[in-house]
Amino acid sequence: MSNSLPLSRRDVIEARLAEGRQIVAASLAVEFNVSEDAVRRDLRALAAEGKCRRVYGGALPLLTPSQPMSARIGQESERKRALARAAVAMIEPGEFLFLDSGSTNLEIVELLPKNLEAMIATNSIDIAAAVMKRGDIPLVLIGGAVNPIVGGSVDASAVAAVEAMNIGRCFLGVCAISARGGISVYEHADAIFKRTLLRRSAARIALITSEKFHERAPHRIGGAADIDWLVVEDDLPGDDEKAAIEAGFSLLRLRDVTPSS
Amino acid sequence: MSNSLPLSRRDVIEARLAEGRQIVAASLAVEFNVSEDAVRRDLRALAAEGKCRRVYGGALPLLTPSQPMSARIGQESERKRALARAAVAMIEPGEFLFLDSGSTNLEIVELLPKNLEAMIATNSIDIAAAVMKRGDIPLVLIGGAVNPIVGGSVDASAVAAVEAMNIGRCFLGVCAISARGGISVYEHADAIFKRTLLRRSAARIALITSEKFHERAPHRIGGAADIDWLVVEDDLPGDDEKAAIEAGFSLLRLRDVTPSS
DNA sequence: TCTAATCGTGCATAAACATGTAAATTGACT
DNA sequence: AGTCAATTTACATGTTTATGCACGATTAGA
Repeated sequence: MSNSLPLSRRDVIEARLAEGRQIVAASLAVEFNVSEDAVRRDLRALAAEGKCRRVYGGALPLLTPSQPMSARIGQESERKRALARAAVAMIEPGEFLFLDSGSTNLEIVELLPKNLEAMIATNSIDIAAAVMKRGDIPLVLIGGAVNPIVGGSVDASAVAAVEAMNIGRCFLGVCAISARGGISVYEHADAIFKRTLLRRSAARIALITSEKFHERAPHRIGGAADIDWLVVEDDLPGDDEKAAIEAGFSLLRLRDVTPSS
Repeated sequence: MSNSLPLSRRDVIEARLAEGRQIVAASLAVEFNVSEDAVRRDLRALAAEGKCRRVYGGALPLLTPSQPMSARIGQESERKRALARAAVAMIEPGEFLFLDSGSTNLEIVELLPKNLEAMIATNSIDIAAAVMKRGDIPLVLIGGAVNPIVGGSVDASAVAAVEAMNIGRCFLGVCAISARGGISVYEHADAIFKRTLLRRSAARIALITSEKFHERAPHRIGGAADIDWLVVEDDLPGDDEKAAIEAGFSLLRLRDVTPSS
């Protein structure tokens, strides 16, 4: 948190800009433990180099983010990032994490703190690429025949690999959820994989955007007994929330996790 | 803990840089029990050699080893793409291909014809991402603990997965080659993996940019008997070419493969 | 319009910087 | 041993850089 090389700070800002993220001057000031003036000077310098565009309160990237995934472009990414922030707050140092495939889980990777003493396993190629791009977190990749819809391997060899793991905390990727049908996905093999994943994990969490509550998917993974926390957005309708709680799910609203914003 | 050979200090700094660590001048001064001036002199020298980038307060590695791929992409890519074009010309429909990790092999993916009736296996996360992005080629991913330098898995589980394959044609990633030392790489585990890969492959090809002929790497993979074709650039010096042929390698010059250009 | 946050600029301070010089160390040769 | 050249070091010099604070100007939002 506190000290690093003064100028590496500017590189960090530049890297975030390159990812397409927007910069808030005041936030960076507390994050790097310097005055806002210093941050503003960095932003001015970066803007002079054509690396960003200055706006009131911070700066914006000027061109398209490097975007490895088409999913990131969506306006949903801000909402998914908010869910991911809540997920990161639940992680404890030294844990063995599993990040299941899914665009929301992809956001988690970039929000993980810098010197996290953890190990990450995943079956998603995009998530693996993101973890490797960070470079500071040990990574275990689940191999096998790649399912193009899932974006990773969910075949028998992948299941076998997960069977051999003792996962501390897993973040499940979910396609659809309902009080009656429980958690479900589109692919048969994916469902088998996720059931195994849940069985081998001590803590099981799913980040769920509100629209997932009205999706339908054919293959059921499990119900309230198979998952420890559902992290949901603040705008989840009261009906859905009530139904989920009555079905036995443990809901965690965003505002409960991140009181300050 | 004070003194050692004076110049070993510079090697230590260089090693840390190579690991991607950042250097703080003041910290090193107390650690080595010398004045900051001495450390600064080292950093200046290393920066002059292109080993690091100087910043206020210390120095930063210029290319983080965690993303050698994304950094190498684009640079020299024209030469690598020419090699990759030759590689694509050697592929026959219906083959089971293995693309070993390496930036040159990454270029192959984008040059593959559209309706190629083939299956690709790889242990490289970047190559897997590229194949998945295409979306038209079945992909098998080799899992395991990810080696950040290699950019993929080369551990025991990866070796075991390759042992179970009958590969039709494999494109080997090579770090260094010489007539006497044969083919060699920087990582021990990588060498073991590549030896297994060669053993399980019917046709074995390596694409080699000319500068690889003057690199040195500690771990030997094999010699002329272990590889079927070395695809080399046209600008390969006559001495290197002659030495390689005398050592028994089968060389394929670019101009022999792609007469029209 | 008014208010509060943000911005730009100037200035003082402290840290880090490059440069030069002399002392200390090393290694080789007589 | 003794000497010499080359290297490396620490210290002193002046310069550059980054930072925080104070001030007034500008902006966004009510």
